Amino acid sequence: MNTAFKALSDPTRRRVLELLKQGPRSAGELADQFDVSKSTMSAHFAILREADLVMSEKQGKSVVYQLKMTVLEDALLGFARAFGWELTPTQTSEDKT
Amino acid sequence: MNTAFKALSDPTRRRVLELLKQGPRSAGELADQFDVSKSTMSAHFAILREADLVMSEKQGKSVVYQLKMTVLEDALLGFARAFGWELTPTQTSEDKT
DNA sequence: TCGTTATTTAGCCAAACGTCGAATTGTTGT
DNA sequence: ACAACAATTCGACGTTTGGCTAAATAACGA
Repeated sequence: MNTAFKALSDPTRRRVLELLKQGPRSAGELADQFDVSKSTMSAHFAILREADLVMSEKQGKSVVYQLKMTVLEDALLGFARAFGWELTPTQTSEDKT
Repeated sequence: MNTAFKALSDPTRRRVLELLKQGPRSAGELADQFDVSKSTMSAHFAILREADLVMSEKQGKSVVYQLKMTVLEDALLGFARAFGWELTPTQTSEDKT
């Protein structure tokens, strides 16, 4: 859970997760949305992977990333509950994993 | 909001906030709960202050810290909403500020 | 005014972070 | 086999972080 919070402490990585919320994206597609080098982005991906917040799958020449919603939820929830909050879903088209 | 996430990325600081959830505490009282020097703790407090997650008030020789619940809530909520979650209070003795 | 207590500031260090360009690995099409 | 493309790995760099000790500041009580 600490790795998750560390991962969330960077705005770039938070935005990556938000993009991934819409659905799976390749490393390149994601990187195109940011103003840093691909290798920098690759490092960010590694941190997100290490925190188990995303899954990666090689598809042809690309690597496709996918958000692990439940892991993100658990991390947030674990903290929120310590402060007397619950995390309830607002009606939205639900995503997988 | 980024300062808030940065502040939350350290486990010591998260635990400080949890302690503060129970009510106001002096710098010394808080520091006693941790295995690091008082000056190190003072640095953590400064980061929490900078992120506006806590208020500090000099009371005699002590400095009393208090959690700014609404600020914490807003930071968390802002992020959670991007993922289709709402932050709802579970029944608990409510705290101030 | 002194000495004690409480906290912060200053100065330092090692480790971690975010970034880059260059080199490397893996996959596809010719 | 080779060239083109996608992504990661590999140093290198400057900055930030978390930790320390020692010194400075602030408030009290005797």
